[in-house]
Amino acid sequence: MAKVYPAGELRLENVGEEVTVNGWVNNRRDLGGLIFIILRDRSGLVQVAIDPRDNPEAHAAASDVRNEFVLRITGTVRKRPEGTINDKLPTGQVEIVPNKFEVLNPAKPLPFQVNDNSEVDELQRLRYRYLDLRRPFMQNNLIMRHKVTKYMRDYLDERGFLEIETPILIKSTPEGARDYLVPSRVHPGEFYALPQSPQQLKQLLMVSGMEKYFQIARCFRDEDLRADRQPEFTQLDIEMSFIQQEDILQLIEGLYTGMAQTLRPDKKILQSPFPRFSYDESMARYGNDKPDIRFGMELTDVSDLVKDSEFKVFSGAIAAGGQVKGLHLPGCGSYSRRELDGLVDFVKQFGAKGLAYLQLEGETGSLTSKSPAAKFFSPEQLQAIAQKFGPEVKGGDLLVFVADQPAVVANALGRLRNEMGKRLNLINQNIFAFCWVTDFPLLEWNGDENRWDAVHHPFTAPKPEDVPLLETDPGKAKANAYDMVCNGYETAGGSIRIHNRDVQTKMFGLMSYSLEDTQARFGHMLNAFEYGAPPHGGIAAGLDRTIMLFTDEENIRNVIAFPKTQSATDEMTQAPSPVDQRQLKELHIALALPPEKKPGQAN
RNA sequence: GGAGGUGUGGUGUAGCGGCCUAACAUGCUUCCCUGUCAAGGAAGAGACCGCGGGUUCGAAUCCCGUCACUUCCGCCA
Repeated sequence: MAKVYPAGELRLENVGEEVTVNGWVNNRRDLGGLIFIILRDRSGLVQVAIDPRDNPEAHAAASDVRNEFVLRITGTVRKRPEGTINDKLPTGQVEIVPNKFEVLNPAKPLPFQVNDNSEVDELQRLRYRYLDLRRPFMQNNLIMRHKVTKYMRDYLDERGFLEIETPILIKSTPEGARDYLVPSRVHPGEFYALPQSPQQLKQLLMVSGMEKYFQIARCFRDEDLRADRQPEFTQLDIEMSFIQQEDILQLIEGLYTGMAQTLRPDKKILQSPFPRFSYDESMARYGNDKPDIRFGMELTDVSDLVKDSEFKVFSGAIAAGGQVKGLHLPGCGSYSRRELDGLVDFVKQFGAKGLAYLQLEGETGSLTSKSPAAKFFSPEQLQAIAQKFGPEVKGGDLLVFVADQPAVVANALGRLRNEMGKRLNLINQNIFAFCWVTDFPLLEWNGDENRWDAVHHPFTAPKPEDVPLLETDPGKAKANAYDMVCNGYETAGGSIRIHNRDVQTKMFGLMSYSLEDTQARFGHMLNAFEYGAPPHGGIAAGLDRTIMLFTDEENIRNVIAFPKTQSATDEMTQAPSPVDQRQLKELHIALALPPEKKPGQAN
């Protein structure tokens, strides 16, 4: 019996061997006499040459074969004749001459072609996902996904971690995202929730003495989708006992450095060890807490230069407790009115009231501007402002400013910075720019509810030195929380947890949870923490986003085998779908549908 | 909940008030062809232009509504 080979692995050294290959017809070239079939399996492509003089039966069978038929070919590997070598294929020096040609299954013409990488309508791809996944780039993405999770498991196993599964049906403890709910048949009127993450369970495993836990965990959040967000997604979830923040950072940094070097050796890691920014520094320099440090163009604060300016937009904002910051856009001084308006509209959608700009002309040191805002500044003031952005500012450049409260300024300019980085081609696509953002605020004031909300989650520990601030100025307290960022994506986030009952009680108090409330929602956690909870902390890394980075994809659907559409439907199986009255009755559920929409009336 | 983009043979696009009885590529069907490799050549089938309404002498094309996909805002501890 001939050895079964992956089609894409046949080479010159196999010449003369009798082999069997299984796969799909990628394409077929019928020269009248000779027929060439390019057979595709997961490993790649190989050519089968069928000559009617060698094997009339095989030739007859091959004549009826069409694209995507499933074949099993047993034959001899032959070196291709001189001048017929195909450099584009790894197997291009050889071909298979079949002794046995079996059609395992025919195939109808496909709704779209899978043997090239041309764009296909997203709906078609999702409806026929099993065909979309035949395309080599999608197969490569899933192969990369496997390699990443394999690397993670090996890395953590070597360091003494245990992979432990946690339940998918858990208790709903609403806070943060909306839960997916599952009705209980046995307990009428009661519901399970699908986990938004295994957060509480992994902390309880620390109380159990597992010490080092990890899980490649599915998480569920019933929120609207984005290019990098699906309602169900996967996290590498990690928790450790008896450790400091530094231990977690080292662990994850080692993991991602190793993965990058092993799985994408062609990509350079921008800086190692990964640079670290405090939350405040990241907000000040990049305008967000997930800075893309593949390019500069940092936010520049000109508040002190313009606080007494005649330009009321600037001086007024500062007088109201705000600030004025700007970006230096090299070469954009020649933007048309239309393009400038485009920038203004861009920042407006992020809460800025407007965007002031200075189109610079002349020589460095004596720059001038004819822009409307320029008339409020003396030539000296204009120089000072320009210089604040650095010595490289020159005629032909554009300076843009947002004047507002710091949060608005940061958001508007942070978004604009990312947009302009892309537009001006400042981003090197061949690097991984990892960094850490640390020292997040612990709490943020919720004006609507008149209480404090946890920025990370309610079990996040304050920095020890900031515990007294919980009494005096909770908004100033920093958390032992940290995010790892890569190329502007938040790739992982975690914290050291509270294991002290008093601090936890204080936190719940600030968040205005009543005693009953706390007990009902987190009683199991508080009880557990009374039986000897070790100091612990952890992190969760977004697996899907990690794969996106490792495959250069900009869409999460391309790294998930069976993703959902933006309206959270599965086009392949048509989920969600109405269910039988019987099922509903068994679950003690009566529908109260909005009048206009009935289930099952898509299209 | 809101804003933008897209919707034309199986697939990807062009056409953006009359030349459209809708074009091109690819795929599909039939035929020719023994060294192709995105094989080539010949012939052919296939879309009432997402759906509904309106404007107009005339609509794939303009307007309104609606549905779907998509990107973004809100939302996502």
